[in-house]
Amino acid sequence: MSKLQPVRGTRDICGDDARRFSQVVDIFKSVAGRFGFREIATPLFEFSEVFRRTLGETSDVVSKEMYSFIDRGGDEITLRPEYTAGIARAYLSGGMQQEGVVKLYAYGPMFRYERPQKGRYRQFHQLDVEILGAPEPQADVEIIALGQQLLEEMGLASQATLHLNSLGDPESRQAYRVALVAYFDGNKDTLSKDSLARLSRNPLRILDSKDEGDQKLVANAPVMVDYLNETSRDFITSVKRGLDILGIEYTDNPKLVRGLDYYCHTAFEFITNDLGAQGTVIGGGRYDGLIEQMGGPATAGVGWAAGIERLGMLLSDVPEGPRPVALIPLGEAAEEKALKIASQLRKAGRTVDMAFRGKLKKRLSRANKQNARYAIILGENELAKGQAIIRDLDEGSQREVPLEGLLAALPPES
RNA sequence: GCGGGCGUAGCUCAACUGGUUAGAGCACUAGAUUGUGAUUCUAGGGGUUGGGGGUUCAAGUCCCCUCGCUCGCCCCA
Repeated sequence: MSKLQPVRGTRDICGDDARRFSQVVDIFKSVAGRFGFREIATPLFEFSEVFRRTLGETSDVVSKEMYSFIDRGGDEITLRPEYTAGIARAYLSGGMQQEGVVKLYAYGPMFRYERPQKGRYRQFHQLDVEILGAPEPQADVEIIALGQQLLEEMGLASQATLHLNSLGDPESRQAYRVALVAYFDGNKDTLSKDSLARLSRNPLRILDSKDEGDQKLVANAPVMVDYLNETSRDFITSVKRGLDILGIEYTDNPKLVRGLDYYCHTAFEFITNDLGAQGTVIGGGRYDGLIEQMGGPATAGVGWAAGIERLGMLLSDVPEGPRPVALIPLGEAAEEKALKIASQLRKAGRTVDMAFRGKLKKRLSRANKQNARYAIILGENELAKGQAIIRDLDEGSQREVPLEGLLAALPPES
C-alpha cells in the first residue's frame, strides 16, 4: 500500500457517513437546545495536566491512550481524549461559578491511541452534555431524560437499554472498595491474571470481567447496595423516582462501573447489542469531586458522552438531501445568462447544480448522477426566443417556458 | 500491548491439487446519437496479485519477514 492513506484509526467521513454524522449532530443540537442547554466548543487540546489530574494516573486513558506532545514553547499538550475535563476547565477559566447552574452541550473529535475495531477509532467523535453546579438528583434525571429523548428522536430507543447503578458518595464507595478488595484478596488464586492487575488498580472493574472464573467469584462478592450510606441511598432513590415519573425504563446493573476515577452516585449507560463488542452508545454519570480535584471550589457535576460514529452506525438509511435542478447552458451567451439564473434560483431557495464544462450529453449525464429531478436547458435557439427547456429527468419529457416565468414554471422541490 | 481472520483493477469478487499472456461484474472513457441523460449495443483505458526475501523448471497459490485492514481481549463512546 502507498503511504497515501489515513493514519490508523482515522478515516474520511464522506457521502453516506457524512449524512449519518450530521443527522446525529442535528438531532442532538435540537434536543439539547430544547432542554435548555447552551453550546460550548472547547479546544481540541489542553495542557496534559488537565487530563492527568482528573482522569487519574492509573486510568487506561492516561496511562496508555493519550496523544501527547511537547509544543514549541516546551509545554506538554494532549489531544483531548474525553470532554468532561476540558469543559470543567472551561467552567473554571471562564468564571462560570458565578452563573449558578450551568447546562452545556458540545460535540466534536476525541483522540485515543487504541487498537481500532468495530465502533472504535483513534479519532472518534462525541456528543456531550454536562450540568455543572447542581448537586440535586433532578439534574441526573434531566441528563438521562435527554439521552432517552435523543435516542427516541433518532429512532433508536428500542435498540438500546438503559443500565443504571449507584457508586455512592465517596464514603460509601470507599467502604465498598475496602470490602471488595478484602474479598478478592482472599480468592487471589482463582482470579484471572487480568483481574489480578485490576485488584490493585481499579478493583470495581473486576465486577464486569468477562472471565468465567471471575464471574463465579463475583456472584458471591459483596454488593454495592449494601454499602451505600443513607445519603447515597436517598440519592439513587430520587433519581429512580424521577425516571419512573417520566416512564423511562431502566435495568439495575450492580456491575456497571465507569472507568474514570471521578464518578460517584449515578452511573449509567445506554447499551445496544447491535454493535459487536462496543455496546455502549451513551455513557455517563455524576462527578461531584472533579472540579475540586482540578483545583476549583467543590462543584457538583453530572453528564454523559455519546459516540457519534456508534449512533450513526445504528441509524437506518439516512435520505439524501433535496434533489438539485441541473442548469445546462450551451454556448457562451447562455453560460452568462445561466450564471444569473442559477443565482436567482438559489436565492429563491432552490438547490442548483451547474457543471463547469461539457457538452449537452455530458451535462445531462452529470445531472443524472447528481440525482437531479429537473434539468433546465438553455441553448442558443432557446435564448434567442427568450425561452428555456425544462426537462423532467424522471419522466423523460420536456417543455419550453419563457425565461421570465422560469421559477414559477419549475415544479416545487421534491 | 496480546490473540484470530484477511490483503488480486477505483469498488465487489474469480483463478482446479503450484502450470502458458491474472479474469468478470460494477464504475470510468469513447462511439452508435454534430442539441438530449437514465435504458441498449460496441470498443477502450486501468494490475510491479500490499512490500521484501526464500523454495521450485515454474509462485496470486507454498515458507519466512514486514506493512496494512478487520474482528476480539484490555478499556471505552
